[in-house]
Amino acid sequence: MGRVLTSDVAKHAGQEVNLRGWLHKKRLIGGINFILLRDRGGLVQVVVQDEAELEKLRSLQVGTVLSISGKAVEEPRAPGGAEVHNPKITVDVAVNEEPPIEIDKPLSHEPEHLDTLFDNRVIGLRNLREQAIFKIQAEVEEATSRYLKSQDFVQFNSPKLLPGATEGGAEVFKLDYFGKEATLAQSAQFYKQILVGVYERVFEINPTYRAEPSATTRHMTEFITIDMEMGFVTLTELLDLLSNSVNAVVDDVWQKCEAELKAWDAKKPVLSAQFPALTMAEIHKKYTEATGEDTTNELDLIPKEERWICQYAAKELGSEAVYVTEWPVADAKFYHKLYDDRPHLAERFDLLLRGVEIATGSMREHRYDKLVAQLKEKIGASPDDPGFKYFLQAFKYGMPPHGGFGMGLERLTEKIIGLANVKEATLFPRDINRLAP
RNA sequence: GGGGCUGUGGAGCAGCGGAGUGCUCGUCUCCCUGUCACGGAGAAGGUCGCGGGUUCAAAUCCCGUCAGCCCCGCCA
Repeated sequence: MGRVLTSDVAKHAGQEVNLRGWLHKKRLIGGINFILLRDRGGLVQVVVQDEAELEKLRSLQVGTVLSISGKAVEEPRAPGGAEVHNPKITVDVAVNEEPPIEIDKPLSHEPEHLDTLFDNRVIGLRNLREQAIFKIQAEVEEATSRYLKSQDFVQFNSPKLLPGATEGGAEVFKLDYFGKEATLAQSAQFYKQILVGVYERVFEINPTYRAEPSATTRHMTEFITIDMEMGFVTLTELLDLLSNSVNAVVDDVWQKCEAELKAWDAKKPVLSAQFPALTMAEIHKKYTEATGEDTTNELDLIPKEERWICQYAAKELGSEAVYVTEWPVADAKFYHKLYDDRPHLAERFDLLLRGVEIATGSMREHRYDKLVAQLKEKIGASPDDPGFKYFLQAFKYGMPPHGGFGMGLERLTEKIIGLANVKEATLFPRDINRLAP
């Protein structure tokens, strides 16, 4: 007789079933005792009345691996409406050590408890509510892939070990590479653009590394980026595609992860079909008028402004997601395309969701001569530098107008669920202070 | 990197100059036949982050140091 999952016990009511899993909780009442068994399907209650069977579990801790055979029974008094009676218990792997944290009840996500949460991540992830986060994240990733593929995008994987110089801006990790210096990729930027010259529409979902000494609720040194790039498009078309992607992902997740979202009391984001777009200047003006705090000289949005404009968009524009467009050239990267008629502004945008920047994108300068000029002017780099040489080759031999974005998978998951810190939506977070587990 | 706050048994907290570091959860033993954060009785478990100083007396006040959290800068 094969193995039955805890989630299928109800379907086998009246039959003998074999279960395998972990001891999740013991509730010893006396003559009747309840133990919860956990497997990949979830939890099921096993009723133990035979003292000899119960004795096998004496002093064994949560986490003990068990095989249990017994009779599946429909029982309205049981959690989930079914349970297992008259179990024969086999202890496969005995656990005698008391676990460092209790996993049968919700783990605290209070900021001051996150260190404990991550120190004990290996065990804490066995908590059903913690697992739910990463089931949702897996579905976000899956839904993103599915949507982009439906729009003719080709998935790729770019190298994360790169030669010294890169796009500039953020700090990079340096490492020894057989006596030479290498860096960890701070984005797939150059590779995805290069691949527009091959496939027109491409994306990857892979790790990204930033050596920023940031200590915030939004930053990590390693995170997963959904990087996409598409050719023969305008900024408007790019924004539409991103709106469509996020809508598709949210709809999909709400359809497939109902139980997991409920565990976090997640509220489905209110999103318009195409997200509203406000220019940087408009937002500064509105914020300054509304709060009296003058931000009109800022290049970027300050975090308070990001939160404020999201509330404004939710209330006035019917969308919890909002684009910020028309960025000052002073804050632009060398590969960003400037507006031809207004060269003080870049065709760049951020996507804000529920107060946090979840994606950044732009149209790219696709004309070789202009791109080389911007490279020299913006970061003083040589087109012959090994970090830029191959990137520029693509342009030398023909690149169409194109643009793309990078979206943080963990930030997207965080905001979909309604968590407060990006690390809560990261399996094993890496930040300035944490490199393990 | 700058500013603020916090470190007390395995987890979460209280005590904030004076008697024996107290509580909740967990762990162990015993009782309990429908629990579901079960309940009841008992027990074990702490150099109060670390170092120095002030004081008759320091978990408590001061200085340093280490660790963590939040905000800012930067970004996904």
